[in-house]
Amino acid sequence: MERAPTRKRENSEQRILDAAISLFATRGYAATGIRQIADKVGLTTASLYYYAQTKDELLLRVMRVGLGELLASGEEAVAASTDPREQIRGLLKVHLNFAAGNPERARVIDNEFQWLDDEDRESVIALRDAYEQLWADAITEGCRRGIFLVKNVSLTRLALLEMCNGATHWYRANGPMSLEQIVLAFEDMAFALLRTDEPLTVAPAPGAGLTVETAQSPQ
Amino acid sequence: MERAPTRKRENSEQRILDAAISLFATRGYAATGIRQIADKVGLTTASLYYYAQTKDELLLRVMRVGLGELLASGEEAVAASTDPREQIRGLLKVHLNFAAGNPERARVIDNEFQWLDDEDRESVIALRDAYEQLWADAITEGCRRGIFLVKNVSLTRLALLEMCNGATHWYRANGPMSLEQIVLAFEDMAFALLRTDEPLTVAPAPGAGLTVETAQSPQ
DNA sequence: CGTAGCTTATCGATCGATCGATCAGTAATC
DNA sequence: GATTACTGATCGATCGATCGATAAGCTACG
Repeated sequence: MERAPTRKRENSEQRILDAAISLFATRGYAATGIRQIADKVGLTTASLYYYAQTKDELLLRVMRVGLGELLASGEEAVAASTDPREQIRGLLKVHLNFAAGNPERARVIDNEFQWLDDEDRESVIALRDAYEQLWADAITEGCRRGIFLVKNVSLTRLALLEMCNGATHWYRANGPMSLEQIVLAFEDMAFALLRTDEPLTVAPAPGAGLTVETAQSPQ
Repeated sequence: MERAPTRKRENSEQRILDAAISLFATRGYAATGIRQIADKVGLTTASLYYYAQTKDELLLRVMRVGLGELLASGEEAVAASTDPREQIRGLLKVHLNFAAGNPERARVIDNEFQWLDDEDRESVIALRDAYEQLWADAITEGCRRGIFLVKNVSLTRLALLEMCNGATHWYRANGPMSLEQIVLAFEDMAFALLRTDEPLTVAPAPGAGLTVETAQSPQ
């Protein structure tokens, strides 16, 4: 009766979190069973409870760590320059590296926070809001200086973030474009979105006045 | 022993589908139990199986009907004009009306097709691909005519679609902007994305060559 | 008109499988 | 011998699905 060798077989804690990320990303939190996680790591379900007290503690840890890294990188990026253009460039790079560097984790963070209990969800959403505020501030400051010209800061921020998040769905490391090329392409698209001072092509947009911080956050 | 009045009480079939849409959208297909659907409609689980043979048949019907409507509206929109600009305007309006008009259904269609079996998923994805091809064709034709100037058609199409899909997350019917205003704002953003013939603001984008149909489809 | 016989729409009860979680026990290491 | 890392067995709850039964409406016939 061989049992798995105990003690320092490997770092079970990280392997459990990685397995959880992969399964949560492909099947969703609710549809992922603790038995699947245990099987993937090579443990029993009982052993999982040595590392985490509940299933949703696994989800919480994934989100806290991931969003913490994203927020820290974002703050570092905006601190690197006072030029809103450079800040947006930095944020784009940070976001795309985050989304494409570990798409599964990014997808879990994007889609699964509804399963956290109220208290945990609030703290996670606070992290996300703080990160999104970095974008809003950069866009707003660019507008104030006349560098960017957007009709609606919130709508533009949402469009930019949603655009980048799409990368978590279609990006493949062995795809036809390198991550560097994708970042450059997104820079072009982002700055096209932010510079609306060119002559309008069509429709002078009569009713759409300039509103700031209008659209609600998801969930 | 009162039982619910039978026959023509109301259209149970549609009420079941509506309940399924709402629950699938907020909790996800996998996490939605047939008992929840039955409770919402005011029936028993047994009665559900009078209308659908399996749980995933409900999902399939929601997707087939929804994507069928979207594709039909899209084809109608592109047929209305030969001008790529007008086609894009029409597609934007169709897509945003679809996304904002019934956000729950749009979210189900966007996110839950992984739960269909292989055969059904293929047929549903074929519908979605046909719809996305309408966008790709309009963008490509606009580029051919020199009206649009984009570096990468696929990337631009993905960015535009992802941007619009974001509306399913933050749009509220009683929000600060009317749907018409949002459509106009998205037109501005979309045409800004498509017209890259203005002088580049920063970074001449050295490595990013012009590639067509590169990025893979999701899933 | 009346009613027999079929169809439609629903029920209560229940199936085996799987869910997240618990607990007492144990081998290996310190 | 204390601590760490893990197991096998098992709990009650819930899952999707199936069963036979049945009340209510419909149709055809006498």
